[in-house]
Amino acid sequence: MPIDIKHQRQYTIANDGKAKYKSIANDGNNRKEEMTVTLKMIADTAGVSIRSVTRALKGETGGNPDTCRKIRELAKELGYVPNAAARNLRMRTSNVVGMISSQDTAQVISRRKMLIQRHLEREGYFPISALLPSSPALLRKILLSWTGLTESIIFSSWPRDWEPDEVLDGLLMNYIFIDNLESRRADKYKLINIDRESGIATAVGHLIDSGRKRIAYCGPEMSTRVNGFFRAFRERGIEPEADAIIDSSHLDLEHGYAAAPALIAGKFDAVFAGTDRLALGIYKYCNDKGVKIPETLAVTGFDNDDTSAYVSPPLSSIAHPEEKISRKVAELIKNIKLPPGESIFPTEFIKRESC
Amino acid sequence: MPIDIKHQRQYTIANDGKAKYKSIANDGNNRKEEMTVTLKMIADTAGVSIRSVTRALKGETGGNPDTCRKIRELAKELGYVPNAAARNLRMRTSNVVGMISSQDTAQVISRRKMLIQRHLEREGYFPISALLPSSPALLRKILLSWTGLTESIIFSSWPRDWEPDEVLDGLLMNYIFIDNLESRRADKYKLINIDRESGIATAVGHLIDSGRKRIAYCGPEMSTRVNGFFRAFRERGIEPEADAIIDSSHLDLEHGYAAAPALIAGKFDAVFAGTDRLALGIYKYCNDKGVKIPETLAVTGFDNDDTSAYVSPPLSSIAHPEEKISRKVAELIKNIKLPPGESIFPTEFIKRESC
DNA sequence: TTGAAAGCGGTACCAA
DNA sequence: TTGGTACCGCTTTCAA
Repeated sequence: MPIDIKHQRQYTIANDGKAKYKSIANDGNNRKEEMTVTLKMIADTAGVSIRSVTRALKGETGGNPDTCRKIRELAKELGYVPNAAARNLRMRTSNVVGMISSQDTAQVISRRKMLIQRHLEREGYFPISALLPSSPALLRKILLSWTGLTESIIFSSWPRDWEPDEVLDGLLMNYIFIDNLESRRADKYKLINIDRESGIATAVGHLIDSGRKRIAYCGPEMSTRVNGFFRAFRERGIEPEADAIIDSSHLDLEHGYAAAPALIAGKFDAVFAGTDRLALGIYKYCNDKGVKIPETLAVTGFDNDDTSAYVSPPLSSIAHPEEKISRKVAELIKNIKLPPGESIFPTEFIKRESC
Repeated sequence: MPIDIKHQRQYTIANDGKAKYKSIANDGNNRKEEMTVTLKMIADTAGVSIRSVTRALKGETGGNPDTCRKIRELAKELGYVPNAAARNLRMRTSNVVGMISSQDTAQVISRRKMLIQRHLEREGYFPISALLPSSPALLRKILLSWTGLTESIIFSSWPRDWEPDEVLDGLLMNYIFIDNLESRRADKYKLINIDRESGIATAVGHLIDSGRKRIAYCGPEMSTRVNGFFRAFRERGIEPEADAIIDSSHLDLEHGYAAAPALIAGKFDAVFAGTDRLALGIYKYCNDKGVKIPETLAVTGFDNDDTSAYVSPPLSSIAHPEEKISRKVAELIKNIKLPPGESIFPTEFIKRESC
């Protein structure tokens, strides 16, 4: 039976003496006093049960269309806003996904973060993020403050010397670690890792195959990147030059610039740079000294920064599997029951004119 | 009366037939089966009431010390983790603070974000952040997903053409807008704004007072920055040169480089650049052309990027009131009852060798 | 088609 | 010093 809501009394509670809810005061200026509008409040105002209100608001079938319409109007008029916390508590799930990341330094990190967030949004999740705090204890506190609010947490950065077992002990959430945890953790955690070696081996292989004779590696010596460099030679049954490794533990423009003289002095005719920023530092030096790229020196980078395609000559680089990572993240979050394990995605050589 | 917890039966529920909680299976490997440990569960296992459990866990006074200790041990053993969502729901407050920001482009933005987060953490809040979505409707959805989880929201970026009233209508949270909303909104919202004019007037005034005759402004023509530029002259009863405004709506290095020729051709002897990045673009051009800074051209920037103190010569700049902003944010969040209004903080000229 | 009611996990009041 | 219990706001089952 339809209900004429107009004839119902406006809701005014003062339970247990404390008027926690104020009545609606839709004054001349159409301003409403502060209040929390709940389902029960709508139900009481409309003179129906909560069941009818949820049915109307969720557009469930069954239920008198006229009543439903009126309830919807009333809800709108009262300014009903569902309380997500209450819903989460009752449902024991949440579509808020937490992400812990360190401050964005390299562009590729913040791009990955963006992409994951967009992917999750498209799937109906609400990504939130917090900065990685300075200590494991603080991280634990943060995660505690999220219990019941998030059910999945993505770590897009995890300090090498923190023990996940300790930090996460007893905190039952769905954890995903990106590019940070060793394979041996795969029996307990969900890992998404990046295979840097393959892309680098392809890139360096291309340098070899295109006839370059003296090929340098410029970047951190302690890095999986070096493995890719050596693999390219090994696969072809040859060896790199003895002085091929030009160590640069820092990966920024100025360090590339600083490393460049060694390349020129060593008469190298090609270089793999550990990041595009290193490569662009080398570019600048070559530019200053009139060294021609790629004629005299072929250059290839790593990370595939946005700008790399726009420099002159366009810089060859190696792209991270960002799309795949983001998709995998979304999958692991949607199918929360998937067991621990490791997914490794290859990097990809992007050839441009610099080599 | 103390209780010997050891003699209590382990908790095993199967209410309404569905075994929602599994019993503790502390097997030989000390691995526990997945479960949600609640206060009630601890209370039942210990054979006490919930009241006693909370007293023990919160360290309230009163209560048998021995019982309390045992309850605490039991809670630890069971791996009790409080559910923040339930707490928030009951308490009708939360110490999670939301922050909406666009992707960090300028360094100053991400620095401000960091600083605010650190300040809030120190005050016992848990800042989370989400990216500003592409549409007002999506933003509303995000905020809806946060109802009951956060009670304060900081907008560290707000698109000029979005109407806050529409997006936030009916969503009762404590909103704080940083550097983005016009003063006229101050009757309804809490605004923290940055007075760019004062710092710029000081900087340009310094250029004038140090004897520079032809002073240029390089940056967006439609900007409060221009006002500061003109103010410096007005305060001294003089006028800038007719061709002083060199419009550059973009604020990055390459645009500074592109704008520099006009400075040199116009024989300017000083320039205020709208950002440090613009200034560094000008630096590069001057470097390339052998123009001496500050002898031939005095340069001063805006934003006080980290690197500006390290370039040569060190770049004078204008610092944002980041500390004050962060403190004000924390204050507005702690004292949620403070009325709407606007706080304006001045920028500060930092003199270095470039002028 | 609708209403009543039992939770989700904590908090805090009141009575014993 | 302790136990019982009524909430917070929403979902969902069951019965009417």
